[in-house]
Amino acid sequence: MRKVPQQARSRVMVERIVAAGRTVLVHDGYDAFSTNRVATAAEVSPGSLYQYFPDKGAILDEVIDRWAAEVSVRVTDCLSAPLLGVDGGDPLPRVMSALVDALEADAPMLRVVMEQLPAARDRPRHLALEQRVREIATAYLAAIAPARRTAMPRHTWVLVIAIEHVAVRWVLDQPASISRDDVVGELVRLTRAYLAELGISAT
Amino acid sequence: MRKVPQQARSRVMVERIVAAGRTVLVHDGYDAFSTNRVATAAEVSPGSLYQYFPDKGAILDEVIDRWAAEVSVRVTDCLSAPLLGVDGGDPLPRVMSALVDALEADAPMLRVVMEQLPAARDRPRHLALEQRVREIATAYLAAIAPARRTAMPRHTWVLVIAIEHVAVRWVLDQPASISRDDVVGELVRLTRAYLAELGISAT
Amino acid sequence: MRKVPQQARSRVMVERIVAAGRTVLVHDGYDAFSTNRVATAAEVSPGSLYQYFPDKGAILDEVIDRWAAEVSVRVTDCLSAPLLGVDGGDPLPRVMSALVDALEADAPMLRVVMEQLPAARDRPRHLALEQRVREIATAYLAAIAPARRTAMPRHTWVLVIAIEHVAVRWVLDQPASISRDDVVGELVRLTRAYLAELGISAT
Amino acid sequence: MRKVPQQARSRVMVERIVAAGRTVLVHDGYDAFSTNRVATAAEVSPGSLYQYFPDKGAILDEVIDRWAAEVSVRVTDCLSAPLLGVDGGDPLPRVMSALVDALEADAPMLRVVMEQLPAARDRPRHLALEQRVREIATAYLAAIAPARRTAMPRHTWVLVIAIEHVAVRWVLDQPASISRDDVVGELVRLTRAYLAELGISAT
DNA sequence: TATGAATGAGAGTTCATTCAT
DNA sequence: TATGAATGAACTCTCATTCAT
Repeated sequence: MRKVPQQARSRVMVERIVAAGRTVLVHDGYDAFSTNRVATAAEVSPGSLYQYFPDKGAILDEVIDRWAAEVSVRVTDCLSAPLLGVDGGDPLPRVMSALVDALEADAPMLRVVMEQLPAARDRPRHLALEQRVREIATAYLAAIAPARRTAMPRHTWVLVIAIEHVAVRWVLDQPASISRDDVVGELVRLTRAYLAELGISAT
Repeated sequence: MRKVPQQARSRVMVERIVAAGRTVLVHDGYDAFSTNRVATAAEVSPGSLYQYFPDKGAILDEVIDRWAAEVSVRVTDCLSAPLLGVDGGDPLPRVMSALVDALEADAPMLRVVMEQLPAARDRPRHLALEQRVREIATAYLAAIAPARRTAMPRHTWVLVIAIEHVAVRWVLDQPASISRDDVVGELVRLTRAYLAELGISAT
Repeated sequence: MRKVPQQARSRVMVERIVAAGRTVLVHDGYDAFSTNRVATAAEVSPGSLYQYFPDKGAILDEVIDRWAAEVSVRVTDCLSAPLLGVDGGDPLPRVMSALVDALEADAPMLRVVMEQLPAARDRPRHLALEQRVREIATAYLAAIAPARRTAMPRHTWVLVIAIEHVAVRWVLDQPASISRDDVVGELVRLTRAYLAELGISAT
Repeated sequence: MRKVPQQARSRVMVERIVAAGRTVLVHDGYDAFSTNRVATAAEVSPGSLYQYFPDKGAILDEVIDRWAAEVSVRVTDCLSAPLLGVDGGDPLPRVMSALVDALEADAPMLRVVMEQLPAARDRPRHLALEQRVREIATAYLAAIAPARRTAMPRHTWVLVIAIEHVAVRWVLDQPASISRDDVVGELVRLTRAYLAELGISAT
């Protein structure tokens, strides 16, 4: 009984710290992500940070973990539903559009993570997300083209990386000559073309 | 650079500093790239750094500039020669193999730049290189498929990013299930498939 | 000051820093007034200085401000009381004696401020003190010689500067041929003579 | 015969350095008076400075020495001539006007010396000049008031300091309410009044 | 002699972390 | 538990001076 309020208070503190960390990260940038700044933003004393996190990196990790989890949910959702044939028609455009949506949903955070953080910080999460995406893709492809199972790991690895980076870079760079529809179309085209070369008809 | 080296020993100094900077960057990482560490590694006094560089960032820039120039030369070389039909046969596999070579030539440096540096630091150089590659690709495609000129910017943008990231990631991650030949094959396949979808026969 | 000290030990810290600053300034001189030296003298870490002061200059300012405030109080006190006729007799000798007292009270500090600090550092404080003295003098003179009010600003400006510098220089140089009584006598004489020329009888 | 050109060259170098030092001091201020800056301004290498001066302070000393010598000449000239009765009429106004002239002749340098240099740097020169002025004043007063010889040192000390500082401060502060004629008038008044109190009629 | 590259001690300052309260 | 004052190592950078050329 005594533990419940303590845990509740703890959760509140952790939430405040993480929320403040995200704010600092997005608004002030990675270089400004100092313990003092986060503590101030969280209206908490610097010492309190260390009640809940072993060091500065752990706060940053938590902030990014949560964002990555959000992105992960959005991305895998957007993949799973259409691929499972929930709706009729060609699922690929819907998948790609949803992917772009997923990345655009918190573009400022995406920008900080991709442009300011050393990529190594984000590596495990990044690889884990790619792995999950690959698994989904593999399952889908196995379903529509059971025969071509053998070389799948290699193909999904290539395809996932290609699609991912094109989508991310479009969100971040917003190239003037490429509209949202354009990039979705290109992602579809790239995927369909690659799969076709593999002897898989993606529709 | 602050001073244009006039004496022979000045050039020696600059070389020592830049070489030491590269060493520190590769062996100790971006976070350890401090002026004192670079000076120590160069067996030079901290003050000497500032004879030739206005600040720490300028040393780092020089180190990366040189590496980027090397990569740029290797990449554009590997693109230009084969595409110009210097040798017979299908140029695409040779191009992709050369691209992987270019990136592997100094993999440790590639790793530091891609994994430890905030991408923003490297952005101008990165975009410039992509731009050069796109120009070469555009020229080539315009030659073999004059009819499809209109949407080329969009297509080269997509293709260059996709190829680039797949190649870089393969060099850095060395996925167990994908051999060097595999990845070259996949790069060729991806390119050929995409171009085919555009109605361009790349052979 | 960066923080308003909230805890008792904060005030203790600030006092230690300021006291150490004063000690360093007086014993080691202005050139030796470095943050490290002050921190060492205060038996405090360098970082602690920056809890309470934005930079080195602010510590120095605080040290001098306090001394200037002390001097200011002593000087204006010594002027106000006698001039208001609290005691009988001629106030001028008492004023001048008190002025010399005020300056001698912390002669080593006076020496550092006058001889080692760039005067520009101290200018605002200096001018402010002179202004206060002039106001008191003006009030007094207006009382004893209401008719001569017009040119007073000019006359008090001259007189205050003359008296001030003669007194300061006597304290600092301690000329062998001029005793304390001598200089007090001369200050009185100079004042009385000047006022007499203006048609004001100062007794 | 070999020494002459060397000495000539040396003189040229010294002149360049000192001139550059003065320029730097006046235009960039005391804080910017660094050996590198002076060397650059003199179009001479930093190392060459040390052929002619033992250290930075010696250059500064030379710069100030020369200015002090100029001031000294102007001041003692302006005192000697009129006091010796070269012209008729009251010499005091002419003396004081000439004194203000002497100080205004290079006001920017006066400002740097008085406001930016630690007074201790200038002390010996300052005291020497005052001494010379006192000697002239003493001689003059001895001439016109032979009887009052005894206490003269004390009186000239007071008077010289008072006059000097009022004049200097007027030149530097240019108080709005006091014109040049005003300050000359006040200097005359102060002197005449003080001497009168001593029983000396200064006309 | 004159150069200017090289030096290196030391400057002011920051900030992740600790710990007494 | 929560605080926030205190820490101190490490940072970037300067500049009077030296010395090889």
